[in-house]
Amino acid sequence: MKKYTRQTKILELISKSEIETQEELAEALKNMGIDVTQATISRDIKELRLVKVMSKSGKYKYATISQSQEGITDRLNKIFENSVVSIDNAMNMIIIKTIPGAAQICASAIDFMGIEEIVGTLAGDDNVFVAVRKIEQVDKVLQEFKKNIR
Amino acid sequence: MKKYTRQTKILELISKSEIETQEELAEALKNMGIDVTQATISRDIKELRLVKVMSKSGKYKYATISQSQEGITDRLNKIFENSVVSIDNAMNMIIIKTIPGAAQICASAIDFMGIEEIVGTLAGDDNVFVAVRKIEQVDKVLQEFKKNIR
DNA sequence: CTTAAATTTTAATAATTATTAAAAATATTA
DNA sequence: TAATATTTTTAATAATTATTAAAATTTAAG
Repeated sequence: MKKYTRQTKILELISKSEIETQEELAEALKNMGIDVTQATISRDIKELRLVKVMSKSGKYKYATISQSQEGITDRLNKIFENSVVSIDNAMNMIIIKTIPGAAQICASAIDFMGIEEIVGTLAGDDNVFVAVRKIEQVDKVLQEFKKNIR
Repeated sequence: MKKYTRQTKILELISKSEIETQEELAEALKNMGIDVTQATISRDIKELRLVKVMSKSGKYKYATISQSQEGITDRLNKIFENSVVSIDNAMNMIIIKTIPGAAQICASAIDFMGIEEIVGTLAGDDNVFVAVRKIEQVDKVLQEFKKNIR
């Protein structure tokens, strides 16, 4: 059982149900065939930078910091969706045309998507340049963008 | 010593220095002449919805959820700054004209400012309507906006 | 003001979480 | 592959945090 797999499951679990303690998380993982101690989970939580915070229902629960902050990803995706005019690519670059003045916004939205294959973004007034690590990865990135446009 | 005062001090303390434990917070408060037990602080943290999370320096620290999320506020303020064309007001409404298509973005940015006096925002294509609770509060809100434009 | 109700705090402790040291598992190098 | 180094995990426990029940304080009502 890979650590990475377990941590992915943890993220999945806390997004689906309200987990109050690390023991509870251990139980839930056990039901998925992943058997670890609370100590390991404590370290996972540290690494994943998860937090325990009062939920609306008045109970403690574990969450990612973005979940605890809630809505930001959706909001930024909407920003992206609302400002893109066209998307083109050449070599390892993707060029996004936006409505006037929205390039900065789009670049921020893209950064926030956390797409690994992207080296960096540069925004002018109505153009965003996206540098992709390798040419082969351009399609993958384009797909990620499409996900966020509708 | 009012509970409210203490909780304000707590927020102040955690924003200034890296507080790792509730005991540490109790100490710091003591040095400010506020003498409470860890139990009370535990409840304060619950009420304030503070979180303990790994900081960049590799230590645990207490933070507000927006501090732990960091950077988003700045980013959204920039979005706001980049898209506002003019600001007007009438009665308890504030009307913001934006560059084409940026109204939604602005409204999001405004929501994120967390200005108490605002009842709600409504965004079209290049106009944002902001409803303020009372007419007297309009100036206060305008000031808050100005803070975010430069 | 006095009494009663509600809220807040403390002291004590239960519950939870983080860490230590040793063991196990993985990865690296020759 | 064997030997060594690195990483990860567990078991045990130290450290931290949340809660309980009682006491103190504050607020509200007569």
